[in-house]
Amino acid sequence: MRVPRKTGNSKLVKKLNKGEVLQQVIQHGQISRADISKETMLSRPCVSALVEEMIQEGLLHEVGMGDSKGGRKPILLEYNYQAYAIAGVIFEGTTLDMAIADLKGEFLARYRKRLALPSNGETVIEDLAAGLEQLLEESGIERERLLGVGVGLQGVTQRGSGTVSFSPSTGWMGSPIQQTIEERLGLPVIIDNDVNMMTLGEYVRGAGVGHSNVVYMYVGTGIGAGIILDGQFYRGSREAAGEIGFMMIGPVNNRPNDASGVFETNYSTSGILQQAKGFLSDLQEGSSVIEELIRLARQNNADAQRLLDDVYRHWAYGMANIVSVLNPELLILSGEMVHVDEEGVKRIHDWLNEWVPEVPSLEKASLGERAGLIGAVHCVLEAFPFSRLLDKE
Amino acid sequence: MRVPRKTGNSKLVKKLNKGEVLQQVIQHGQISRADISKETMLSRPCVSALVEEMIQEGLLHEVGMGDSKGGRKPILLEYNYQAYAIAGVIFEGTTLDMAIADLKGEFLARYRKRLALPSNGETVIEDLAAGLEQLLEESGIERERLLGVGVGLQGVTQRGSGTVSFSPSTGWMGSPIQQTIEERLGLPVIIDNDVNMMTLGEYVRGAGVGHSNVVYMYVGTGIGAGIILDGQFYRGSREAAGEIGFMMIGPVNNRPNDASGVFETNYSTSGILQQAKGFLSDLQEGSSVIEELIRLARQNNADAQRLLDDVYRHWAYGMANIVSVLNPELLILSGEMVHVDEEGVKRIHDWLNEWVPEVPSLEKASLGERAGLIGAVHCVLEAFPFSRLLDKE
DNA sequence: TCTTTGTTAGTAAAGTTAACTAACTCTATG
DNA sequence: CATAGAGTTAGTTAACTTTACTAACAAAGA
Repeated sequence: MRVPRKTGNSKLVKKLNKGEVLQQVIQHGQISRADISKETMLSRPCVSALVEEMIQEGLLHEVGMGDSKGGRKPILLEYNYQAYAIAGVIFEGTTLDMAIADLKGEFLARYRKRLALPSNGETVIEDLAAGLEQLLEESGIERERLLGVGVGLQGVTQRGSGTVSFSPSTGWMGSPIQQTIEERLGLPVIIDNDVNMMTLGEYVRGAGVGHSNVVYMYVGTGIGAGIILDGQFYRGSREAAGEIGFMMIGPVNNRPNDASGVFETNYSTSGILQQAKGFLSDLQEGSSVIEELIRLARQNNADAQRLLDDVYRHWAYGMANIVSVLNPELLILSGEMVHVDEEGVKRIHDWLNEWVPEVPSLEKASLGERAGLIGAVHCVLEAFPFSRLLDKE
Repeated sequence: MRVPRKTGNSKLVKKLNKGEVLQQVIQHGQISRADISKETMLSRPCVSALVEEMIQEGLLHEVGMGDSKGGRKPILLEYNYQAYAIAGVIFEGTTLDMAIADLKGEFLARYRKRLALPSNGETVIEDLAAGLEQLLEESGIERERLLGVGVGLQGVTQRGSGTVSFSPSTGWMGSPIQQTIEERLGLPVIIDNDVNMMTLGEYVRGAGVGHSNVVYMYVGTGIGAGIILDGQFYRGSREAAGEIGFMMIGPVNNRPNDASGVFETNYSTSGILQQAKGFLSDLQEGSSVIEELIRLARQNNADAQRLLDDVYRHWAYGMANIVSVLNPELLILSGEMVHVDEEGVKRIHDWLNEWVPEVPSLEKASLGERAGLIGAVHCVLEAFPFSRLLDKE
């Protein structure tokens, strides 16, 4: 059996069953002991005992009576989402974005700060710690009830070892940052790439809800993807899965250096801008290339129309490749792609229908800038499966 | 907990522990009770009891004494691989290839038959049943000790429902073939696509041993792949994962119909033959296009050299795409690709190094035509995890 | 009166620890 | 050189603990 066991004693069973009971309560929102017994195949006395313990531990609440089904009314139980809390952190370019959330993932307080640049690793961590204090105060949560902190950042993270190999904006290049933050905060920390965090956020709360094979495709100044297969995040053998910017799409010999992939070089926003140089005047800060191209195309600018079509077509190539390999049921479009208009999405979808069998649904990311934070919170929830709560006592 | 439970009683634990003990024995080949206790964290008396039961059930054997480590000599235990048996079946074009194996996956007898064409579903099943009888007789295994039959066939299989949606050679188009065979044989049956079976075979016994993120890439008259991620077979949301023949590689508009993918149309053996028409006389039955091209290229035939380079390059495109998405640690080359010479493999590898980070090892399939059968046997072994054996009694 | 919910009490299953027997190695000593 | 006995390791027996089960019952309602 794959279940991790510490002592090999039979308490294991109890914990498993307790976890199962807890899961039932969470799943159903409100449920009675009798119904838990039916769902779990555990006897009613056993369920009663487990529930009793969890009420003592503060994990469950009795919330009132349900409707009778021809006999005594059931006592409804509810999960105490306030029993513990979690913090999420996202470094997005030069801003630090944080939130504290309950076990449901609901935000209880939020905090943002513009980082002073150039930042070095130390000041950034102090900013983070200060933000956390602020959040704790604002939400009225005691520090002991914090389970952990999820941190998302741009760059290449090695989740296993908790190190960052490339992350200019935070000044954390190459350091074992997870451990450093853990020591500063005195809390468990999970770090991950920001695209992964957004993927997770959309998966649990956004466009991906209800699916289990999802690819989150991001086009910005780079191109990347987050991949969830059979309900599990897939990271690859060396955390490099989803580096779809390296697919062989478009001219092969344009690349400025080995760190930029072919697809990325040609069809990320920077690649598109390069191609649009002839007819597109400089964009102002914060505006979108695609929106601009769409605007021009609607004014019958032939260059813009041609380029837009080319971009859509090659993005569709990328999707076709992904679909061929992974056969996901859903492709979430994010970054620059959320600006594609309805007609554009339809065009892409039609191409896919022509090229590949089993075309997935295409949906735009639905959580906007909150996706990353939500993901950061949920990655902690995932890392502390409910069974872990049962250890705390 | 995800573990399926039938009765919710505490016998579950025992079965889990029994399974763990069994797994230790299998893993170590020979091991003593004391060492099992250390590995599993179960107490020695508990291990003794479980082992005793399994010896009674015929699953384990005492095989002698081990070396003393300063005290009493340990009694070594061994798994009884002969306790049960498994059959594997592959329909390969017009031949039926079968084997019966022990729980180690070692073949005990083998059977081949050329099928009469045109075959219809019924005669094929009778051929299969006859083959099984023969195998049982030849190996001296009693029917009751057969755990199940793994069947691999060309075509699109829906493993969940046990149906085949496309399989001209067997005449089983669209039928719930798994159930039909189960009823005819009176044994559990697992069906799967032949490429999947070969993938599994190479994974457990061939080039893939010791890796857990493996892509098995097959180029023949079609192009396909089998995918193993984090040690699990990945099939996609509708069993269409690994349909890499649909990647967007090469000219898009050559396709004869929607059932052929772009990559496949251009760079499967048929696609290559198409391109070689000008200078390659017809091949005789059973010879390889690539071998032929390599032969001609070595004779300084410029056309052959150009085409071969083009083929290698575009195969490498395919690999680069796969690697970008999945970051496997190993890519197994099979089908026509096993004929690529050392220099060709090196050229492909160099390209990959240029194009993508984290290039996986490239290895040719090592089991030849036995891969599929080995996979068919192992897929039954996987489907009947050892814990299941403990139910049999 | 019949159902459904929840609890109490006694029992059974499967693990644990502690203590014991068995069998072997190593070393010191006559 | 052989050999007693001290120390180790393997496996078993016995008593105890944990945890879930069944059966019976009380509470509350249709």
